[in-house]
Amino acid sequence: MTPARSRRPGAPTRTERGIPEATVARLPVYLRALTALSDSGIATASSEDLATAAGVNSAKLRKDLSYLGSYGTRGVGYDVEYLRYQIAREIGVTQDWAVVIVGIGNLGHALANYSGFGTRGFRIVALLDADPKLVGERIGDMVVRDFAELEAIVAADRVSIGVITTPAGPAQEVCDRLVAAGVTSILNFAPVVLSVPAGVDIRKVDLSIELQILAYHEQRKSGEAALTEVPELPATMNGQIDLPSVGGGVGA
Amino acid sequence: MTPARSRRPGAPTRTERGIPEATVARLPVYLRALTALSDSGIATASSEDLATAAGVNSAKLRKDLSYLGSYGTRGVGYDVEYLRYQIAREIGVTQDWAVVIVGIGNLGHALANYSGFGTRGFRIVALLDADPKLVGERIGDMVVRDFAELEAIVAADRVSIGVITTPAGPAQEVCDRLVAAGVTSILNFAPVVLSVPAGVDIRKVDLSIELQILAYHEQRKSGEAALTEVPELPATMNGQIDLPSVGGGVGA
DNA sequence: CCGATTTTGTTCTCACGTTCACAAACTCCT
DNA sequence: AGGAGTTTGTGAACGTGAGAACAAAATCGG
Repeated sequence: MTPARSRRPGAPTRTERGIPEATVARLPVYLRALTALSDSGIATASSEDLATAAGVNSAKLRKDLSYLGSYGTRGVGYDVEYLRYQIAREIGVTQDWAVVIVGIGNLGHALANYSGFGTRGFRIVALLDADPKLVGERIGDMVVRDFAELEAIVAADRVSIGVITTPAGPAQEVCDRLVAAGVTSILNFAPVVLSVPAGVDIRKVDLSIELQILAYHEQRKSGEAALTEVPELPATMNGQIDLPSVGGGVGA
Repeated sequence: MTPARSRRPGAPTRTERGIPEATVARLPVYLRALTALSDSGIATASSEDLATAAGVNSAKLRKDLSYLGSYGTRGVGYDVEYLRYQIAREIGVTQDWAVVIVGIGNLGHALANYSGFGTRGFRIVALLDADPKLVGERIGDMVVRDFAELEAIVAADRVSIGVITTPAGPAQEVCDRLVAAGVTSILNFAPVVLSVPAGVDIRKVDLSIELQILAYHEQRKSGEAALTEVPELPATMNGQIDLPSVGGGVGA
């Protein structure tokens, strides 16, 4: 995900005590599963139990956990509370991370109201928007503040994570301001590819991309019989393409 | 050595005309990049141009496109409109997919208002909620309807995609109802692992997991100097693990 | 028509991720 | 105590994905 980080040809892919990226992405899932088990009063769970709760295969889960260390007891399983704490510590949610949300439209609103903000570990310290009509509005127990205050807020509250919920247009500029202010992790909901300097992590959440991926598979399901398509248009058509009015060619 | 120049019929790793999943996930990004170029009045683009716009490496982009066919002209590049249409057709967004959104809380509201709903290709046909207080509410040009109407709506509008924006609790039940009604693709925003029968596709969007992944990397950045942590607790403590007061209640 | 130039499409190689399968380690029962 | 039964942790095999490099195909200038 982070394109930068110039990697030497011979350098180890897995950094010093580094956990594979695929595993990192699953740790939060395990954490949630453990919390659920804990809430159900279950004190011990086998890798099979945990894997089922997390929706993965048990061998994968064991291998993932083995990167953290050797918690767990052979012949018995994992102590739920103990493992939960270890994973939480490894992820870093035993401490609180300050978060700002920029762009208080529909989605920003929704995230601001998202009580609990996932699990603990994150604290929204400011809601920012450049629109004067929004500034001052109360959302839950917070007030929307002017985007111009960004730098002061980031410095004062040691903000390291920024969430971008603006439209596509201003997203890159917002991103640049966040980075300049000292934010080093960004969660981007705007439908654009943001570019950031090395050392800044970006993750992207994109509704329309998810839907399109579903559409692709959906199309293959329904279109399994009718594979007559692929009209094999002349690949070289002098540049002039006359695009059959999107939706014409394929009969449903 | 020319061992496998021709494809053996015995080892078709990739299904007939199947596109690798990683490539499928990038096609929507390319589609968006092409649309942006098109809107800028650019008629032709090289793989390098496109790759930059999409935020990937050009070799990867060319390989991805090669799975679709041989659009593009050597020495010239790709015709933007033509390629855009081909990708749109491959993804399946040249036709419209009917979508229902279940759970009209903060997030459901936001998605319902998300004008344009990504790119074209998707049509929200209903907003559903089980809460009588919400049923009847107008959102944009739509009205929230009772979840009980699900089956009728799915049948009437040939709905194949369902979006779940309920809390975690009712999500699995909503999911089961969707599947039973005939929905075969689900986009899940609820923080649970849903289980579905084979043939149904699920994609998950999870804010708190994304934040936790960022937190992990953030922790590694700041903790690079202070690596004094990791107390290296005795991994083997006679099976009796006495967990440093994280949550206590083991009995119950 | 021919050679220089550009850019695609594809092959090759390496790294990463997943799954299997099994030895090691622990509990329980006799 | 010892053997049977469980379950973890991990080595090895396999499959997928990424990137470098290059041959093939097109344009352009003379």
